[in-house]
Amino acid sequence: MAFRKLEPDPRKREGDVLALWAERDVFRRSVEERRGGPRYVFYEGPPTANGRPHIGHLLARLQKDLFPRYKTMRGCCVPRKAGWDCHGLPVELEVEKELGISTKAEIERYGVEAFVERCKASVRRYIGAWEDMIRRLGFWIDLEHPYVTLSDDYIETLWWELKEIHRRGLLYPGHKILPYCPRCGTSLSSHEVAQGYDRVADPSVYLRMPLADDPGVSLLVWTTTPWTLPANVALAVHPREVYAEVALDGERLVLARDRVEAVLGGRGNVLREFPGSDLLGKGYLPLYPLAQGGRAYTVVGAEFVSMEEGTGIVHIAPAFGEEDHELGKAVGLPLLQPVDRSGRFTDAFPLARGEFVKDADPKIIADLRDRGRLFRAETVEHDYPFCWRCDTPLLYYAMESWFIATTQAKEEILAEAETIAWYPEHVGSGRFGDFLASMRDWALSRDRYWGTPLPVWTCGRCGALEVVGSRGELVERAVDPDLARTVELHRPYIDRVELRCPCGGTMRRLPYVLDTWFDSGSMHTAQWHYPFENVDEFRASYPADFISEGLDQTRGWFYTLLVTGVLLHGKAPYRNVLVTGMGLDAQGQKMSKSRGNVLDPMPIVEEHGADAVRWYLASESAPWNERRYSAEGARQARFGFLETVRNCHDFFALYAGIDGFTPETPVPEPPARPALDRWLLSRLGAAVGEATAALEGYDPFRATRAIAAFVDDLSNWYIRLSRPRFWGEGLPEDKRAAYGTLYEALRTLALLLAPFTPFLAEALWLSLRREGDLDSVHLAPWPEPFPQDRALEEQMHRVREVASLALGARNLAKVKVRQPLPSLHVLRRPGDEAVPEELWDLVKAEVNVREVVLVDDLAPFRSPKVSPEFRVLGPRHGPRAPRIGAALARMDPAAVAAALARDGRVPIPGEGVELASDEVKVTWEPKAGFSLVEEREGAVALDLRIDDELRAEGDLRELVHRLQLLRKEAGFEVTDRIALGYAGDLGELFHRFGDRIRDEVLAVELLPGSLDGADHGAELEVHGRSGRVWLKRVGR
RNA sequence: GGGUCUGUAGCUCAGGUGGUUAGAGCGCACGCCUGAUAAGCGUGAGGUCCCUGGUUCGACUCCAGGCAGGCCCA
Repeated sequence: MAFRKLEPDPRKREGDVLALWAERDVFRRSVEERRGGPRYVFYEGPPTANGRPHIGHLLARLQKDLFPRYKTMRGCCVPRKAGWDCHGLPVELEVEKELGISTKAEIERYGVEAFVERCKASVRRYIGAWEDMIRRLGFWIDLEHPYVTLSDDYIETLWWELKEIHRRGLLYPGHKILPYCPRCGTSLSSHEVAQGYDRVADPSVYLRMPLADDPGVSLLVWTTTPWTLPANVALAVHPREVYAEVALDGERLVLARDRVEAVLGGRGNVLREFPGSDLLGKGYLPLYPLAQGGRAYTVVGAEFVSMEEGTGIVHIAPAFGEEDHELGKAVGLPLLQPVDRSGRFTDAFPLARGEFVKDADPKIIADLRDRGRLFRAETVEHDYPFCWRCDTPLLYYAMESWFIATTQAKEEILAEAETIAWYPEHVGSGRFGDFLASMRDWALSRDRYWGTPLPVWTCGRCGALEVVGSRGELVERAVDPDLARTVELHRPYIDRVELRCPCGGTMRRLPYVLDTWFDSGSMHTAQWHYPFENVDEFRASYPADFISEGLDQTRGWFYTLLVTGVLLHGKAPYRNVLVTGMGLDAQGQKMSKSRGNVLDPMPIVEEHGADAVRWYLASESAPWNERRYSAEGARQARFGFLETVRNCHDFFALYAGIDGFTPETPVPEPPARPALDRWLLSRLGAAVGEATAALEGYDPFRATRAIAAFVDDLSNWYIRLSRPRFWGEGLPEDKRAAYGTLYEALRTLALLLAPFTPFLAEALWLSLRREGDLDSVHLAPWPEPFPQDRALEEQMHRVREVASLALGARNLAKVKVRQPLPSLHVLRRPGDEAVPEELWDLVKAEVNVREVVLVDDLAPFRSPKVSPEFRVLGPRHGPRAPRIGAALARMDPAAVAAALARDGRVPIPGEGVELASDEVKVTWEPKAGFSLVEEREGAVALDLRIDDELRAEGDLRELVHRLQLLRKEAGFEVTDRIALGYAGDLGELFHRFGDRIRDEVLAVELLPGSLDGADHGAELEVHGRSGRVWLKRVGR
């Protein structure tokens, strides 16, 4: 097994790994080979198959891959069943767009059967796109055996669930005010409405409602939905609040006392005040007298009337508001419905017949103005719900719908919700908790075509209801059992199945389909076709240990999963939820298909590789933070991190290949290795420990930080300083220690990276694995944490800082590192004595000095300069300041500085004053021949005095450097042996340092004069000596 | 209007039980190094830590109020 350099092109490298995974069946084995281990249950939140994946989907998808991979390496068995959410309005909408139609009438005309078939085709197409993305990014999930919500088996389980819920008395038909999309022609559930609020400008109008028995007095009413005014049948006041009659510009207006200031802005005179109850029962002149009799057009009392907005007098339209509807039922108001199912006014309201209600607002306002009923009209900005899929403004409508009585199980659901661990925690306690607290019954039915059919049949004769819980029951009760046995459980096919009623009548199915969130929310059970099949599988996989989706699923899947889980199985269906932040575009706008600002990840993956995208997503920020996406992030992950890892490996592979090092080569035990090696192992131990702890706490970002810090240490310190250890011949003990350390570091790094960048990790593993190791890193066990040597890490930290200061000192003095210098003086710090000589030796090599000396005083290397601080001196000493300054300048600066340091002041001879430290500015300058750096991190003085010997050494290094460059220019391998010819003044250096030059540049011959058949040659100039050299490859 | 999260360098983001001079990466400038080489290192410039008020010896951090953005609710 030879180490070999990794494929540098990420696309090719990852392609090879994908092929290898397929060939060796690695994913399946990673599950099957863990069958004996503890089960770690993961649930896939099914993507809706109505659009292509975008980069915002990747963040949650990454978590859903990363944690199962990690847990697998920890020894758990983690089956991962893929799933696809196939039903619902989103899919219908896609097909409508394809067909260029937009109403239910058009669908009926096109034919429901053909329409449904197109829905299936659309779903298949998008599933294909998702599968491609999932495979390419190395997201391991069983795509061969997914749960598919459109399958008859899946539907059958949903029917069983509904029957169970019905048996508990929690499924019921109701007539309620529901948010309704006039374009889609169906009501929506509260979690669907929650998806679609948007800020809009709506009219805000105040209207006069003259009293029937005293038309000189008008009740003042406020609304933001003028289109609901034709359906007005009453006004509501709060019986216990105080109302006021106000005279204004010759008219008399009634409104709540607390609203007078806000509405009239201080104009008008309050004539009298009275309780709201005084108004009850009074009649008023309707705006549009469409209703007759009863208590129409009178004032009623209601507790919900608010003193926070409006006028304290509320317009009541029972057809269009939930509270209005309840109130109407309670006090017996007529229900006016002048709007049809498509959101257009009917003949009942001729003024705007056939117009979409929201479009009719201006016409209604104009009409009321003409008739003197309009008091004021303005515009307000507020949030209004829109259909989450087609962006049509929702209307609140009195509708028939089927409900699940979730509120009946509220206590149980809340109690179970307490058992769930949320990451980050606040989502569970705040957002999710709030939503549960305001729970409403689940409006389950939809008036649509493509979905799970509601399994409820009714008898045309006696009106009996039957909830069917399985295909078996269907066959048993069907008029045509053969049809029932084979029929597809979708509309329109299922609608052809009629049942026999005990009364002798025929039962037909109610034409509803289910809220698609019921489909996905039931996957815990329906993915197994439980209870008809796979009973053991179901039991072993409920509840899930881990789910992860975007924050927007709080009211979506997280909610419906919980509700169905608790109702059916009495237990929360998941234990840990990792919530990912929403994806924003580079401008900070939410990425969404409708805004057209989605970023397609695939071109980025093609350019930089899946690992780069994965590492970018994982290492940028905590997963729950929202984030702005850009291709630049993936580029940085690639060149800033992945390429460094590859480089480290390739460095190792290059030299291990040259020396014939293998994993079986004996290496010294770690305690017997140099401090540099022991330091790296300690740092490795830290990385393993931190990454493990972070992943156990569902914080992958922290894990990436620990790993990235380790890679930085590995590349920029360990390998950089260790390079000379690899250059000599053979395999002496120190070299074997270096190989052993570097090998262990890279091998462990491959394991740590496996969940994050599975392709690069695999490529590393394949190069590095030992005889007998598993044939994939993803089958290998996660590294065990091991102890650190914290003292050594601190000492290394100290010497790295010293080296950095010393390089800074070189920089200041403009002396190249190649030029050796005699000494580096380091201002001693506590603990420096304990730093082993070995570490100071690293500093010597890094800084290229002959010795490192600890000193207690910088005095030998610097001298003070003192100058008067006139800004302080002036105000204190007035006209004497210049003379004091001059006197100070004549004094010995060292003495002044010493006095100030000792006493905090210094007497000025002849002036009779003492100057305080703030009156004298002391600056330090290095003495001649030294370069000085003082920072918070420490202080060093670099001795710059170069003697002839050092100078010559510098020249040698310069020459060697040039020769190495020439070797490279000539295209030689690092192991090639060469012959060297030289001419000119340079010859002196060759004569003086012949042996060392031979060793450094692998020259077997050094010959004065030109070289026959040379591969390369050049003019060189080193420190005033010029000449020419020739290089020729003679062997390897 | 309410809840919640976020606001720190040009960009993407860390951070701190309240304590000298607030960090990283990228980008920029200058320099270095190069037997890992389409790499690597150092130095520098760049910050009212969103604003206001409070608590405190001391606030970027805690508290209150506000502003801006995201998500959610009404």
